[in-house]
Order: sequence, then C-alpha cells, then structure tokens
Amino acid sequence: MLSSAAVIQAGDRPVTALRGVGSSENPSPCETCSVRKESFCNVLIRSSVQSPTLTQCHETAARRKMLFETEALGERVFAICNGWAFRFRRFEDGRRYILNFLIAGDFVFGAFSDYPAFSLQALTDIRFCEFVHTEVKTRILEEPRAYDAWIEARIAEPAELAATAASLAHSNAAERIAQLILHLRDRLERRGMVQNESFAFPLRQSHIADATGLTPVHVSRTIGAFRKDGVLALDDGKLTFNLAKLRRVGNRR
Amino acid sequence: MLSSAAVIQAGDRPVTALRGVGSSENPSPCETCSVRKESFCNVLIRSSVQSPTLTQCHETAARRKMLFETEALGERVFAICNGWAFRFRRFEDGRRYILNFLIAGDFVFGAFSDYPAFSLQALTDIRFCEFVHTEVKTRILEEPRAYDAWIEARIAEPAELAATAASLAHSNAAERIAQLILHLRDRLERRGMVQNESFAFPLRQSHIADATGLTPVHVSRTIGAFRKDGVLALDDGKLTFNLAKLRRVGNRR
DNA sequence: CGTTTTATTGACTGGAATCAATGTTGGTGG
DNA sequence: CCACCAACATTGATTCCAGTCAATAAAACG
Repeated sequence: MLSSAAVIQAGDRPVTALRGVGSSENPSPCETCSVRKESFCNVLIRSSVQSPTLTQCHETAARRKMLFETEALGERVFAICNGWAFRFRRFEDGRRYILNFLIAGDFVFGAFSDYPAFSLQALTDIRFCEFVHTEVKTRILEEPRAYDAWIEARIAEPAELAATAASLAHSNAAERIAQLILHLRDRLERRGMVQNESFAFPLRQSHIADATGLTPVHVSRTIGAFRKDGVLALDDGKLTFNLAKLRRVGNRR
Repeated sequence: MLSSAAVIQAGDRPVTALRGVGSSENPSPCETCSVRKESFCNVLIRSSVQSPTLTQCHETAARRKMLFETEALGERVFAICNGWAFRFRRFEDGRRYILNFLIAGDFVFGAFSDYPAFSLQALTDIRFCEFVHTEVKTRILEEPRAYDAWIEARIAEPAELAATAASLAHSNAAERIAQLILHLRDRLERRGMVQNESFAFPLRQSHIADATGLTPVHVSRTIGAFRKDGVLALDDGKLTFNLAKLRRVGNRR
C-alpha cells in the first residue's frame, strides 16, 4: 500500500485539504475492519482478477474537527472507518441544522452527491479512509457489483432524506426524537454495534435538538419524560432503551 | 415513431400499469416542447450519430389521477411534458405529507431514485412521456452528455431534499410558505413559465399546508397576512408576488 | 342548481420557545 | 491538589406560534 504522502501526490484532488488531521501508519486496517462486510467498502476494495488495487489513505481526526467546510467537499470520496461524524449547516442567525449522522461504514461521495450548503464535522475522534475519485468512478463502471451497490446507495440516500422531511413536517417532539433514535439503532444494528437494548451514544442533547428542530431545553424535558416512562435512558455516553416502547412512541402516526 | 400499442409490447415493463390513462395521438409533441431545452429530455432524446432513437410513449392523465401508488413505481422512467403533479405519502392517521411538486420538464426515475413510501398524483391534467428503462440506462452509459446530466440530477435531488428538511426544522409558517413559493418560482423561471412577477399556480391551500407541515387554517391566515402586506396574492389559479418582499420573508434566518 | 370542495374568520387550547436560575461534570492550569 | 471555567443538563415561569373546533362564505363542479 502507498504511504500517505505518495497518495497526496497521486490523488486528482490535493489531500492537503485535510491539514491538521493526523495520518495513520497502520499498514492495512481494512483487513480487520468489523463493519467492512456491511459497507460499500466491501464491493469497492475487493478487486476482481483484472482490477488493480484501489489507492487508499487512512487518516484520523479529533473530536470537533471540521472535515470540510461548506462547499469544500469537491470530488473527495471517503468512508468512515470508526467513530461518528455529522453533516450540518448553519443559518444566518447562528442556529445549526444537523442533516444526519455518519457512522462506521458510511460513505461520503463528494463527486456524486454533494449538499452544497452543508459542512461535515467529527462528533467523536474518528478514523476514515480516503479514496481517489477517478479510481472509484472507474471501479463503479467496470465492476457490476460495485455499480449495483452504488445505485442502491444513491436510492437509499434520497429515500432517507424524504423520511426525515416527513418526520419533521408531521411529528411532535417525542416522535421526532424517538424516530431519530430508532433510525440510528437500525443502522448500528446492521453493523453489529448494538448490544441487547443499548449502544454507545456520543450525541449531546444539543445535537439531538439541532437534528430534530427542537431546542435543547425541550429535548431535555422530553428525554426526562422518556426516562420516567422507561422508554430510554441516556447515561455517560451510553443509550439504553426499551425497543417496544420506543417503537410505540416513534410510530404513533 | 412507434404507436402507443407497439410500445406497450416493446417495453420491458408493461405500460398497462397506466390503466385508465388516456393515450395521446400527437405524432411528435417533443418537436414543439417549450421546456425541452431545460430538461433531461434534451440530452436523452437527441441521439448522436450511432445511437438509435429512443422509444417514447406519450400519455395523458386527468387531474387527481394517481400515477402510481406507494411502491408501485418499479423501474418506470418518465418525464412530465406539461401540467403539475406531486409526490406524497399518507400517515396512519390520514394526514398527508407532500414531498415535492413536479412540473413540465421534471423526470421521475423509478429505477434509480425511488421513494418507497411515496405515491405520485396528478395535480392538474397532465401529459407525460414514458421511456423504456433499459434504453435510458444504455443511453446514460454510452452518451457522456447524458451521463453528466444524469449525475447532475442525482446530485440536485438530495440537495433539494436536504434544503426542504432544513426549512421544516427551523422555519416558521411564513418562512416555510415563502420558501416553497420561491423554490417553485426558481424552477418555473428556468423553464420560462414566469411572467413578470406572477405565474399559474394550481395548488390549493391544502397542498401548501401538506407540503409545509401546517394546517390549512394557518396557511389561510398566513397568506392573508401576505396579501395584506403586499408580499403575494393568490387569485383564480394565478399567483402574483413581490419578489423582493418574498425573498425578505423567506430568508429571514 | 344543489352538493362538494375550498377559503376565511373567530375563540380557545396547547406544545414548544424563550428567559432565567441552578446544578453537574470534566478539563486546565496555577 | 484544588480552584476555576466551560460545556452540558435540568427545572420553573412565562410567552407565543400554530393547532383545534366551529361557523360561515364562496367557489367549483357535476
């Protein structure tokens, strides 16, 4: 595998946009990646007989680090290896809207589905893996399995956004929060990151507020009510929940 | 050009899904289509020297006609030629959420970006043009201009949905309605369907309500205030507006 | 023409925002 | 090691935007 410095020169976009982000020396973390089989990585990296190995560049970033600012994504393509990130935009009055959260295995396709007004920030310390846009494009066009998986991801993305919009339009505070948690749970579940009825949960209440269009104060009240009713509890970065109750709250309409 | 009946047999999906929808006998309405140059149609239909002509099937549907029910879109691919339609889903309690409105020149790509829980309904009498999925796919892969235009559409779609979600999360009634109108205006403008500061507007207030997550009663009040303040007026299917004032309302945050 | 559908207006209610105070935790540096 | 500070969470009091209920008017339609 190429070193990080070599990749910077090989890429068609300077990876120096990642200034201030640490570079990992781990020779091949993908070999032991726990979410690989659930990720687009799997079909992308696994080369058929005639395809060459894809160039990869693993990097790390600290909590709160901006991975890119508004409109600066360009044609970068990368996968989240571990940790959490989120996509957001800020309004003129300073308020923040969080569009969605990214977890291990999620892909960010600058070249194919940019959101012009949104930035990306690390929620926890994260590691991610950057690819070379042109190589990814070639792989998608030449490898039918990669093409199919890519199309599937292109379909899932607007479908999720549509569901989010519907939730925001027609749900009250409790429903919105429950739906956000349920949605995260489903995605974590597929990656084997849910133990029994709990999972690691690095969001602050302000993140929940900005993702659901509520105020932190009202999120606190609502989660307080959830705790009292045994729907869920949030302690020390860990979320514990009663799935049946949570579904009842989230699907009231 | 093939007749409608011939196309039904040629298509890889039975067009009989359009049961109850009238078939147009107009031999080639695309020649005089006023929005063609602004639509994906343009790059799709215009064949390069070696490409064969695409199979097309023009159809009409009456106001309120369901073009397809939830999950029934399948791999159909078609363009709206004229008239308006909208995509919506219904909640268990009967309430409706309208995701977006489709106007002349808009494409619906069943095979590439389906919204599983959404249906499509004609808002006015409409004419649309159905294509054969496999032919469209081939054209996209073989014709670079078609590929680029298609990618651009795939990028614009989630970006628009993200903007909608942000609006629903953080805007009040006046802002949401103003943003909806502004967004429609921009799209109609590009297609030359805006005269001075007015355009044909077939939405009922209940449609505005269901697209913005408000009640019809509150939409009526808000539009009443808009009328009083000279922001916009809605009469007899025609919307008249003051663009400067409308922008001031829509971009308050 | 009667019958829906749609729009308007008023009175009242309620959910979430706002303003504000207090508590809790964790990190940082003297 | 402790004092301090910043970030985060909780709780109460109050306000306000939008929902609900209801009545009426006005189109649109068949």
